[in-house]
Amino acid sequence: MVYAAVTSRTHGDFGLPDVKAIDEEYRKLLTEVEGLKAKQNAASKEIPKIKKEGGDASALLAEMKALSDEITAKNEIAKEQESRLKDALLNVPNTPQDGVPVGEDETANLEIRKVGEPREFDFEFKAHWDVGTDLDILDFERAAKIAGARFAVNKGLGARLERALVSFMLDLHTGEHGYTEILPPFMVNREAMTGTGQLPKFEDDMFHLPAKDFFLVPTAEVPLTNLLSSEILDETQLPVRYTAYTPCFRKEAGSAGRDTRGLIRVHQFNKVELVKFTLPETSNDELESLTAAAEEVLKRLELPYRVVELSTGDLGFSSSKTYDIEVWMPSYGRYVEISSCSNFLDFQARRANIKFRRTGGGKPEFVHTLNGSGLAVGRTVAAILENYQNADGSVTVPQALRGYMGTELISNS
RNA sequence: GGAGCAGUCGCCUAGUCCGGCCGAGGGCGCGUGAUUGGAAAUCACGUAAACCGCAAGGUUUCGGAGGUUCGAAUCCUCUCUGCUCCGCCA
Repeated sequence: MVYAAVTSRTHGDFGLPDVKAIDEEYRKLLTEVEGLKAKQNAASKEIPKIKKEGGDASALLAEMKALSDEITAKNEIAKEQESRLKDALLNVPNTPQDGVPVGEDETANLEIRKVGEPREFDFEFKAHWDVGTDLDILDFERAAKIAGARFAVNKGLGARLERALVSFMLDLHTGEHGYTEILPPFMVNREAMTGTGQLPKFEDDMFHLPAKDFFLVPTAEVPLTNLLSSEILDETQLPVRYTAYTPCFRKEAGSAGRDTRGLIRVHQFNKVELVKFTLPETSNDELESLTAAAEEVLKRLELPYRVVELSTGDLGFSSSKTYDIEVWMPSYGRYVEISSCSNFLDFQARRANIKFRRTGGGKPEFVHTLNGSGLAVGRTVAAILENYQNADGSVTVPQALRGYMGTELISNS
């Protein structure tokens, strides 16, 4: 059943039967090699004894030389098998939880709730790229000059709006939702990328820096989650909540022709991320509160949005359950993703080796990890420019941001 | 970027020159017990993780990866990280 659910996803055939065969073969080899090593270890204890008693160990030494060669040969085969197993395993996606809507793609997603009403305009509204360009707070042409397509330059109150949103979001999550603010590196190594599931499958989606074999972070999820890799936490520490602002860098390789204008799909955008490490038994509740924390940003900005649960076909590679928060975007005439909140169960914890020990003691167990955007800042700017635009081309600053912006209105005058 | 030094069991550290008695000693911390009216102090014992196995047990790990050897914490090579000095630099 589970297998059927997994294979119904768009990730297609990842060869689970193969994995099983490789695994069995590997275990067989491992047992064999370990038996030989046990023999070798025993003999290694005999040799010094014989020598000490003045005996002749040469016969045993010769025997051990042969054994050593055999071990080397068999071990090599076992290692090859192990790396084949690991490669195969790294390409197996997470399993959707029971209750996740089953379907081929986003058309099977389930609307969970809708908050606020899309605004009715009594004038001809503009798309955010026009609002921003006309106010001289966004500049896509000059961005293209210095970088290329799919980049934006923010200017004046446009730059300040981006900064205001970052501060507003971080203040909300640290002050009211109990998250600890982190400012991580914006480049990470291969290991970190593998820990959260971006590698090995999605290397082509990311910017790579060959000089040091680093990757520009596609999301703060990567540095934040891997912050605790290979650690064993105390149960009392859980849940750990981290939030961070980072720019995010994405190649958008497969999206040629889509969302070509504006701030919706760019190579570099700012995002405030929420990450949680939780007990296995509470992770789904924690997903609800994490999603609520992200929604709170939109509520305070008074932007209309809805929450949808992704179907099995739309679910990301590493996730077991995901809520997307979508904000109303007048120029698109529909809701557009502004946050994605996922429960990864122990999928990332296994890859990144993040464990906890229960207070009573016992063996370390894997934590559950979750994350969500809280929120994508560029898209929030787009939503504000569109939803808060006035007939004269100015933009009213949302109440919640006025302290950060130092003004109530963005206008040309 | 150049030169030098260093990375050991939660933390600090012994061991590395002279390979086997070291999966590894000591201290701190922590746990259990003794002592105590209770505590402190003291004493005793215990105190890493992963994998294979029903179990008994076995295997692996002394930053990481290779190599030499019957055998590597210890010798060799590469690499990563930290510190000091020099160069450069916000």
